[in-house]
Amino acid sequence: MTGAAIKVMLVDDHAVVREGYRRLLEKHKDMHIVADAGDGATAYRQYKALRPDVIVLDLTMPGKGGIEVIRHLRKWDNSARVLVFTMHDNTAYAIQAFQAGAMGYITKSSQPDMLVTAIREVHAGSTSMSPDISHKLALARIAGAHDSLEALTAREFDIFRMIAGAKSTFEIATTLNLSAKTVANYRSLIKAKLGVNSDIELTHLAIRMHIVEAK
Amino acid sequence: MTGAAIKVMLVDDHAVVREGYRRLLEKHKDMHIVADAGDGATAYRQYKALRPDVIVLDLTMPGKGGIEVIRHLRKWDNSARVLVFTMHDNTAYAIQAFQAGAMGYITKSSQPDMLVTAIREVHAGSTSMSPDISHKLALARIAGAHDSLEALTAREFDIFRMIAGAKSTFEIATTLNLSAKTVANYRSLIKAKLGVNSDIELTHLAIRMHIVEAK
DNA sequence: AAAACTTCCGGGAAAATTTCCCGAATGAAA
DNA sequence: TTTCATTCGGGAAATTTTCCCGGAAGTTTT
Repeated sequence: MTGAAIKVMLVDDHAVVREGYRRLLEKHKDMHIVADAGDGATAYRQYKALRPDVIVLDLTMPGKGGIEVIRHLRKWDNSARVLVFTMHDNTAYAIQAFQAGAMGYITKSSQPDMLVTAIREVHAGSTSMSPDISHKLALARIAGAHDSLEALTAREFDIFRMIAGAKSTFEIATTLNLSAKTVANYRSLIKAKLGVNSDIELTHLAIRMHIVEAK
Repeated sequence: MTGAAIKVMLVDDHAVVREGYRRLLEKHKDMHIVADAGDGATAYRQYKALRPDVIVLDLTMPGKGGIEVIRHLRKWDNSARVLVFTMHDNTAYAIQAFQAGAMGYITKSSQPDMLVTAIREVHAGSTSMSPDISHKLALARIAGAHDSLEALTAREFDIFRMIAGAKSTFEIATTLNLSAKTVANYRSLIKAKLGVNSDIELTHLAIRMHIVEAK
């Protein structure tokens, strides 16, 4: 084993959760938490300044979606190694995350050791995935589901989530720094790609796929 | 301060998260984690055997809901002190939790210290609540949100169900032998009465209330 | 290096829908 | 009988949706 510890950055919008992981990971002397962040903007700054080896990232974030954060980070530095660590155990998120450039996808339901292992794997350059996710992905591929979802770009997927989360066109435009017109155009495009013909059908679809929850 | 530490039990379906909280709480010498559980059945057994002073409980659990777990525990022992600690920051969950017998409701977005404080408060016998939740609850009370469903007439309720079931205005008009204009008017009226401002919010509401199911 | 794609962003403008106004018909309640 | 809630729909303005377009920027292909 080499001398240098793996530099890890934690990104999760819950401070309590970050604190928990920090304490969990600190037990292992081959990794060192050099930064944490509760939102995408802070994550960008920290990454730029500290260049961690691995970014452990939760997908549910205030403001922009986690997928967008991955894409943004990877556009910046395509050698950035992002490990998604989230509660969402559905394939839709996993597909989007990998397409955005993630190197790993571990659910929070996993054993604690699995996170540690995954961090080492991602740092070493290999991809890592929870068994439950890889299993579901295999099944989904056989069943041919999610084809329509794969047709969505990262941007479209994020906006899709916000729409299904009952955000208004104007709210989405504001949080993404876009024109309301652009968001309105995306709305129509997304509905067309998903093959639904109303906001309500779109909402049902999103809830059924566990992309949002009814609330 | 008395000599005996507060005996805490953690119930959360994510092992990683439990581990994190354990490490976070172990810093405070006035509390001691005597048990943890990942599901309701285990929680019952542990509670019976160890009689912790405070149960820290996440609401999202495999099997069936955390609310049911609270009810079950309190039926067993109505002096059980349950502190809900969850990511859900909406009032519906909070109301349900308190009605089921919870003594506290803290969101995971809170500062880590708030969890520690809340455990002490609940142990002392007082109730505890996140500021964001109490604020929202106050607003909901002012708005009288819960009476809104009862304010719908039978006709309105029927149309409400069809809307949430993704029927188009024209379809509803046809099946009810009404003018499309009338249905359109009802649409606006129903949304106003329910206090939502989009079809999507309406759909979420209907699904949450089990008036329709996501399909 | 040039050409061909893809993605992202938004303007224009017609089409469709939403919203708020109104009043009439019906039936039940006071 | 008078009042009130409910059902039904027209008028018309405001808003949103939809489909069209093209430019910018980055990628891939040739």
